[in-house]
Amino acid sequence: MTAQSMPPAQLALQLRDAITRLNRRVRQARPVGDLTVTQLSALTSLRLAGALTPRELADVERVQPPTMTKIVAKLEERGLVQRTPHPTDGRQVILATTEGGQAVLDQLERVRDGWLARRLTELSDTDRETLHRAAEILQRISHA
Amino acid sequence: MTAQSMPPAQLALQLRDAITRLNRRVRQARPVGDLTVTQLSALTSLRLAGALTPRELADVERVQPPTMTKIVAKLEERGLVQRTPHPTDGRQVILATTEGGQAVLDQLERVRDGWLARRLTELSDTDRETLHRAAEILQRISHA
DNA sequence: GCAGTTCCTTAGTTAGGCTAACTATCGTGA
DNA sequence: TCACGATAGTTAGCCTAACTAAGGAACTGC
Repeated sequence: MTAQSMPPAQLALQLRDAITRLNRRVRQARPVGDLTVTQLSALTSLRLAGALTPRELADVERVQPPTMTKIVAKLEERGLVQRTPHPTDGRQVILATTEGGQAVLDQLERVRDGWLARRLTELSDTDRETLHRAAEILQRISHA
Repeated sequence: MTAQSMPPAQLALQLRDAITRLNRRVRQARPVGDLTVTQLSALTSLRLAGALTPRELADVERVQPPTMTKIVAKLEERGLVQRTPHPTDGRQVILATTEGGQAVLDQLERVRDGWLARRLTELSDTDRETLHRAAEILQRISHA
C-alpha cells in the first residue's frame, strides 16, 4: 500500500502499533547500570544542555514537572545528577550531571542501545535511511 | 546526515528518542471509551486473529502472560472480550471479542487515533510514505 | 500413575505518568 | 512597604503498565 492509498487515520493506527510495540521492546532491554530508558534520556538531555532547571528538563523531556521530580530523585539517589541552588532566584534549582553521571553516559557511548542497534545493523542502507528520515519527522511531530 | 554517515548506534539513539517521546504523546490522548492504548491494541489484535489464548495474545502483544491477564481482566470487566474454556485442554482459555468489543472497534474505525492522525494530515505525501515504510520496518524489527 | 511440563492466575514490586494542592520565593502595584 | 498574585519545585495520591516469583490445575510421557 502506498502513501496515496493510505489515509492518515490508517497510517496513524499502523504507526501507533509500531511504536508501542517497539517501545515495549526497547524498555525491556535495560542496558546500562540499571538505568531505565526514561532515566537515561533525562540524563542525556541534561548533559547535552549542560545545566537545566527541573522545569526546563521536564519541558525537554515532554513530561510534567512532578514526573521530572521523581526521575531526578532517582538519578540523584544514584549520585548521577547534582542539585545546586540558583545564585539569585531562591525558588529555582540547577541540575547538572555529576562525574558519575558522565561516566555512565560515557559507558553508554560504548554500549549504546545494544538490542536496537544490532537489529539496525541487519538492515539495508535504504531501510536505515528511511528510519532516519522517519525519526526526524516523528521528533518534529512530538514537539508540535 | 545521510544513512552512509550515520552508524547504527547513533541511529538507534535517535530512533529510541523519537519513539519514546512520541509514545508519551500518544498515551496522553485517550481516545475511545476510556480504553488505554494497551487495551485497544490487545483488543485489535484479538479481533484480527479471531480467537486466541492469553498466552498467544501475550506473545502477539509482546508482553509477559501476567500482564496480559490484567489487560484481559480489564477488557472482560467492560464486557469487550469473552472467555470460553478450551474444548479439549482444561488449562487453556479461549479469548474472543464480544459484540460490545466489536462495537468499540467499529467506533475506533471512525474516530481513530485523533491526535496522531491530525499531525499526519499536516505532513506531505512524501513524509507519510516515509513513515509508512518506517512503520513496516519497525514492526518487522519488533517481531525479530 | 507419577513426574515433569505447560497454562493461567495471584501477589507483590517498580517505573513512570497524571492532577491537585502545598510551600517558598519572587516581583509588583497601591 | 507590604500585601498579594505569579512562579518554581515538591509532596501526596492515584492510575497504568510492566516485571518476577510462586501457586494450582491440567496435560503428557514414561
